[in-house]
Amino acid sequence: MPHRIKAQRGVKSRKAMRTSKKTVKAVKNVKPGTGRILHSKHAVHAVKKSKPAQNPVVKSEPEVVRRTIKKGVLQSVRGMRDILPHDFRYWRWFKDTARTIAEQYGYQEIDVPIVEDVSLFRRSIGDVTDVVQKEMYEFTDAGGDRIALRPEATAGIVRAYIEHGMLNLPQPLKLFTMGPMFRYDRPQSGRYRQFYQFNVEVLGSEASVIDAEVIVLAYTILKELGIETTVHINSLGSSESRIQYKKILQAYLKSRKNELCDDCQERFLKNILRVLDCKNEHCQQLIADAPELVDSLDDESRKHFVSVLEHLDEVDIPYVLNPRIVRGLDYYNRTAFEFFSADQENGRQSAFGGGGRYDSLVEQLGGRSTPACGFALGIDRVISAIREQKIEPPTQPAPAVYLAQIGDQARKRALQLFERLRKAGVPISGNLAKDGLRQQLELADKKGARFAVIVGQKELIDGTVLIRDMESGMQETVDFKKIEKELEKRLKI
RNA sequence: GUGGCCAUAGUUUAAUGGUAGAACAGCGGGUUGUGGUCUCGCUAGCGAGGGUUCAAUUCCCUCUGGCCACCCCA
Repeated sequence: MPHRIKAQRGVKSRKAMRTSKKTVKAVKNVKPGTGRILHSKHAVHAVKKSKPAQNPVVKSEPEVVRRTIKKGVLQSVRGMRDILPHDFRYWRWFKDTARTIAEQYGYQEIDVPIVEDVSLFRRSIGDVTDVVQKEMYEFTDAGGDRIALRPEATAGIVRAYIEHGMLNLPQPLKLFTMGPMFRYDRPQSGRYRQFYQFNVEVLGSEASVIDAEVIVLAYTILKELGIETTVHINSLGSSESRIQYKKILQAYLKSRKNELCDDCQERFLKNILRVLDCKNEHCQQLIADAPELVDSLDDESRKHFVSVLEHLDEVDIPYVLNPRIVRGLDYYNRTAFEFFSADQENGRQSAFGGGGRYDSLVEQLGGRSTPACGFALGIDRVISAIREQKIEPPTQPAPAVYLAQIGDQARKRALQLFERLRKAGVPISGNLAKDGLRQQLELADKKGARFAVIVGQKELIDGTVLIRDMESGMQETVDFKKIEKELEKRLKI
């Protein structure tokens, strides 16, 4: 209801708006010291005459800061970084591409809070995982609640699914989201404390084709960005068969426990499956003959897994059966997969992301039993691969017209003209803060403008502007009223 | 959390136990209102703290941050 809003903003009625243009245009201004509302011309006058106000003395409290200060300037918190305008083209490209393709596949965008109750993550990710035990940003808020910055997105989405009764929507529900995640880990290349993920979740279907579909989706997005990936895939089986396998593995390794590396001794107790992807050579030797997870799969899971692979074969997605893919979060079952760069599969932080099934998570968090499947892509890692491979994002065309002005009077007119041209759809840029024409033309050139519109004292008096062709240097005087038409004519060529 | 390497202008860098040059970028000029080349000028730096020394950007220690590997994961 835009009309109503307008009417409430100090304008008596729509009729008044039409009859009294000046009133509508007038910016509300308060004359210093009076509290009276003045309209434009009067206000300018009042401001000109008024005495400079005395600045209240602001005493700043000395801040207790341990962080390095360089000439009084703080640096960003460790593991956090700025994404500068110069780099934004990569981010925009990723986000646009991911969003477009996800929507084409019928996925809907959702945003969930960055903070959630700590217990949500404890119950979903798993109480004994490193992510929860060591890497979560936790704090108590002013109301005494234990809050955590989300270390991943799935838990929040599942919470929202349950909370809003989304099981009443047509199933499966196909969702995606992107945003920052937080983990307190030691920063390293490809690893930040605030990092960005693109997440996809499908809730309410057990079908193997869904597993394949999300893999295809991730693969397609990466491919569209120019990145070739290989999918490493495995099946963890049902929760029961997984527990069963853990016991088998435990029994197998028990006698050799002392030979394992220190980390694996730890893993043996905490998460024995992790021993499978230890990089230590000796551990690998020990594991080489160990019973495999695939052999412990229950019949249903095996059937499901085979079916997923068949679907992938059907669409020619390159995959590698990798029994070492076990995933770090507790909620996964059956299909688990990770995406690796096709050329350098052994790089340390080389996984772009991964995912799998989490058929019991919804129920575990208090919802009705709902099978689900999803994945996360690390946007930071995808972008660093794009840069490493020297892939250039599509460039946005530079504004074709640059607006230059000479003198104070012209500047006032230029501000108005800028808005007029913007509204008319003319791709325009300018820098009203600059004075010299020389500098402005220099900028126009740097920005790659095809035309410069020049307004000066002379043009102001004549009611004209100059249109300069930046390539040929030809200039033409055109009527102030016909600028849009003249520019449109020239830009269409 | 463990181990290793590193830290000079906004960026990339040079040299030095006696407080620092350069390139690019930025800003401003090269006659009053005309760019792309050229030319001149200006701005700007030893991450922080402590120690050794007559003197430290340079040597030592601590902190902070970055990078790399482990761990973990995205």
